Amino acid sequence: MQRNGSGATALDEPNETGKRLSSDERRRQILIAAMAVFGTRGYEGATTDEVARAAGVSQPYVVRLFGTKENLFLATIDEALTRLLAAFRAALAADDDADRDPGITEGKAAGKRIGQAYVDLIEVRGLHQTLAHAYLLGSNPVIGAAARRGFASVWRFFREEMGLDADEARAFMAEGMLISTMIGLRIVDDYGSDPQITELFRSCFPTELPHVLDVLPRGTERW
Amino acid sequence: MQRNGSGATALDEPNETGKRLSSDERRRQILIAAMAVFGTRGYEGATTDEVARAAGVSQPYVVRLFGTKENLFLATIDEALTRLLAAFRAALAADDDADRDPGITEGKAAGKRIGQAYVDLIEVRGLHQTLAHAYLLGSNPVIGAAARRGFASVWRFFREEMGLDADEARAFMAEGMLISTMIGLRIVDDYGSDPQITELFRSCFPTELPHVLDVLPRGTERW
DNA sequence: GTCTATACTGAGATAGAC
DNA sequence: GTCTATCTCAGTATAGAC
Repeated sequence: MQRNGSGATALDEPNETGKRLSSDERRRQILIAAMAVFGTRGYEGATTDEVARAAGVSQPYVVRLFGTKENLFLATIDEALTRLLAAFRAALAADDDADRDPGITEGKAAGKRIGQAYVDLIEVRGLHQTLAHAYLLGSNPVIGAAARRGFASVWRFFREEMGLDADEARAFMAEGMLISTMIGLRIVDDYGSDPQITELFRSCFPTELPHVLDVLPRGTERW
Repeated sequence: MQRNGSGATALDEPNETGKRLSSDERRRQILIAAMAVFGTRGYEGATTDEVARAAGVSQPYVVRLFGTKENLFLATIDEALTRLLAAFRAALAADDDADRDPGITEGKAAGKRIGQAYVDLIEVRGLHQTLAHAYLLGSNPVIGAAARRGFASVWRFFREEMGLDADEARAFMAEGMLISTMIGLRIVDDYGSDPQITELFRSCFPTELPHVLDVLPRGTERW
């Protein structure tokens, strides 16, 4: 996963120069901002104004570009899923068996790479939490339907592209849901304060712990 | 888990008779209603008015009893966690080894009972989803702190009361998060429509599938 | 213990200029 | 492509009666 990918520019450098961009470029920036805001506050809790300010544009312009807040959220889910599956596919394809532990099958190694890719997506602020929020809105007629389609597409990746059986796929999804929960919970805030929490935390992020500790949003940070 | 427990009266029989109750009784009714509403819409999406109507009282009275919406949500999380841990403890204690498969250890059997208790809590409408929503609000200073405490208390149950090691506990929590996600997603709505989804669904609810299919909220139902 | 009436605010959406 | 000004409504909270 690219650690300094171009994805995060919108939040790092808000548009304070009043530069005119192509509307596609703007859309992309706004979607980055939207992932962060929706991820933190949820669909209803987030405001289009917060998204707009995070992206460095005016609130009415966000509405203008996406029509409604609901539409913006749908586009945001889509963006998150597209990135998620792209990261998974890249990790699946990256069969760098040169430096592979000889005792490990390629299947196992791919599993590790994909798990790592999932965790690395923490760096796209709000991606995991936005999806988690969407998954909880199943009773919303339009968002719920989109969320179910998205969830199913991840399942299909594990079953068809990665070739896992149903039980393995379920275990993967379960670990993923737990990781998303721990990110949304910001349990990192209590890391070190209580041996139990520390243990819980470490048990969920077995790989690359220092890196994870470094990039996880925490505390009163907005995202 | 009791299938017709006293817990669900508030929603089944709203207070249309104008009866005066003890404020404790009312609080309990309102909390039941609140789990359902918060579970469906989330903290921000839910309105105190919706909760009030579900409980059969007026909106200002809900605010009167709980002070603020935030307070109501905190009380609702607490109610949900109390019920969750009570159900777990009951399942752990119910060592009915009379009809136990002789090839299964008591540890395994307890695990099955507790897993089943978790799934059975679907019948307390919104319980799982309310907790899941709370877990996603980690960046909220007051709700986030409460959510982390609650999550940690479940972890402690698995580790200390149930005696699992960290890896087993993590696996349990992960399965739980997946189940909560599937409930919130209302993936049951697509059950039968697509073999992939059906498989995903069955793989997550291996036990008592017909019962689960029966009690899961679905579609445009409010909760 | 519980209601009705209402004040107040926040936020999505629209109009229209540049 | 983007902004400012503004309309409008929904929703929390308060006041005060019964």
